[in-house]
Amino acid sequence: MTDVVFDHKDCGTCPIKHRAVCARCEADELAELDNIKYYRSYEAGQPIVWSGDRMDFVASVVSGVASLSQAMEDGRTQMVGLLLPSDFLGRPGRDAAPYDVVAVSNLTLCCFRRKPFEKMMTGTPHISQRLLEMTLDELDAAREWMLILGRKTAREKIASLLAILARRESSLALKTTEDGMVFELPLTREAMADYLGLTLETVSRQISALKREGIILLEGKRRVVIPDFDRLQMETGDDADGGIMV
Amino acid sequence: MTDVVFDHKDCGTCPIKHRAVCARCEADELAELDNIKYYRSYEAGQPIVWSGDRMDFVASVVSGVASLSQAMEDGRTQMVGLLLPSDFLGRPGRDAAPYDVVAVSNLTLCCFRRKPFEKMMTGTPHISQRLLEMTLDELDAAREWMLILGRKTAREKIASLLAILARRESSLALKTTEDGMVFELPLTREAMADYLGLTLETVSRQISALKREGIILLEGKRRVVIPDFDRLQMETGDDADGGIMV
DNA sequence: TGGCTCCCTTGACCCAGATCAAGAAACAAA
DNA sequence: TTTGTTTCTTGATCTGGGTCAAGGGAGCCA
Repeated sequence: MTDVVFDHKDCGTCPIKHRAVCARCEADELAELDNIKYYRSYEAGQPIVWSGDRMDFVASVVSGVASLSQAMEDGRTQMVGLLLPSDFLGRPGRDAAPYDVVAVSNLTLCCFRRKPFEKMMTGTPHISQRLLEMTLDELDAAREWMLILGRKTAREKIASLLAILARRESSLALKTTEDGMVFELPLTREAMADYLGLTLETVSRQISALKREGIILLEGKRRVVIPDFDRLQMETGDDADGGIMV
Repeated sequence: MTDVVFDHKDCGTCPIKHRAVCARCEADELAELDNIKYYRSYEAGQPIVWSGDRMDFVASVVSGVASLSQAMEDGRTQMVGLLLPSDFLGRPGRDAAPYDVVAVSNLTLCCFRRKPFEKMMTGTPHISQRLLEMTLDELDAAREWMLILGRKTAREKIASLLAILARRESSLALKTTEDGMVFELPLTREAMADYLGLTLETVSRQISALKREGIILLEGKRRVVIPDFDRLQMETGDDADGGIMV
C-alpha cells in the first residue's frame, strides 16, 4: 500500500490549509480549533457513518476521497457527494447523518468535535463565512451534477466525470506534460456507476469505447491519460469552456 | 388572472418574514435592509435573467415560483432549482448568473442591491447565518433530487415531485380536509419534465396512470387532490417517512 | 502454485422511456 | 362564433441502457 500517511498534526504544515473551512482563520483561531480537533484515518472501502447514525463531529478531508450516498430499500444507490481533499463533511446543528459516508480510497480526516465547533462558529465569522462559501460552491457542483444525471447520455456522463476529476486533480499535483494529463482514478467502476446513475456494465462499455477511440488511454485499470483535454471536453456535451462560470 | 398582488412594502406584514434570509434580523437591521431593497414582479413565463447575464441584485421570492435551469446547446434542458416563496435567489460575491432564471408562475421578488447587500453581510451575522442555513437546506434538497434523477423510475419521479410539492405547500396554506390534500400544480407538464429529466409525454402518461389508479385526482389539469398521502408516498420508492431526516 | 476474492470486460437479449405523430381541450383574441 | 395558440393526451414505434450470464486478470494468502 503506497500511502502518504499524514502525520504532522500541525496546522502550519497542513496540506489543505488554504482551501479548508479553516482557511481564513487567524493564528489564535487556529489555536482554539486545535483544542477540539483530532485526526482519524480510514482504509479504502471502510464505512465512516451510516445514514441515521448520530454524528458527533464535523471534519475536513485531509487526504483521500470519501463519498456520500443515498440508498433505497431495494438496493438502488445514488452517490450524492464526492469529497476530495479540503472538502467539508457534516453539518453544524444536525445530530444524525442523512447519508451513508464511505471512504472510497484511504482517507484521513481532520475532525472537530461538533458541539464546541458549533459554539465556536457563532463567535468566529472567519469560519462561518468560509463554510458559506464552500457550501455555495458545493451547491453549484450539485447543480452541474443534476444536469449530468438528468439529461446526458452514458458517454457524456463518463466524459463529464473524467473531465471533473481531471480538472480537480489539476488544481493539485497533476502532471500536465506534453503527453497530456495523467491521473489516478479514485473510483471503482461501481462507484462511477453510482455517481452517474448508470450500471457498472455501462460504465465499463463506455470507458472501453473512449479508449478504443483514443480519447483516453488506460495504464492498468485505474491510471488515466488524457492526451487532448479539449477533445474529452467535446464529448461531455457542455459548451467549449464547459461547466459553471464563477 | 387571479393574482394576489403583494403591495405592502413593509417588512412587518411581509408573508415570508419568518423564513426568508432576513428572518433573524432585528428591527434596526431590517431598517438598513429596507434602504437597499425594492420589489419587482414578473408574469408567468417571463425570463428574469439569462445564464451569463450580469446580476446586480439578490432577492427573496415573496410569492410565486421561479426556476433555475441549465441548457445544453442542442436544447436539452435540466431544471436545477425550484424557488418557492421565502427561497433566496442569487449568490453574494458573484457577478454573473450561472443559470437561466424564469418566472414559472406570476412572481414577486424582494430584491436587494447586491453590492450593499454584500457589504452588509460582513457586518450582520444574522444575515449570513440564516443564508448558510438556507444554503445547507438547499444542498440537502439538491441531493434528494439527485437520487430522483439518477435512480428512480418515471412513475417514482412523478410521485416524488407531487409529494415534494404537496409537502411544501402544506407548510403554507394547504387545505388538508378529510378529502385529502388539495393543491395547485405550479408547473406545466414541460416544466415537470425538465425538473425530472423526462419528456413531457412521459410525464403526461404517468400522471394519467396515477389518476387512473386513484392515487391522485385531477380537477382540471392543474388542481391536484391527494386522497391518501401515504399511498402516494409509497409510490415514491422512498421508505415510509420518506426523504431526508433532519 | 493453486485457489480465493475482487474488479473488470464483453456478449446476447429485453424493456422503460424516448421519439414521432396526431388530435383534444382550454383559453384568449378577433 | 370562429380562429388561433398553448397545453395536454394518447398511440405507434424505436433505441439506449439495463439485465442476465460468462469469463478474464490481478492480487492475496495458505
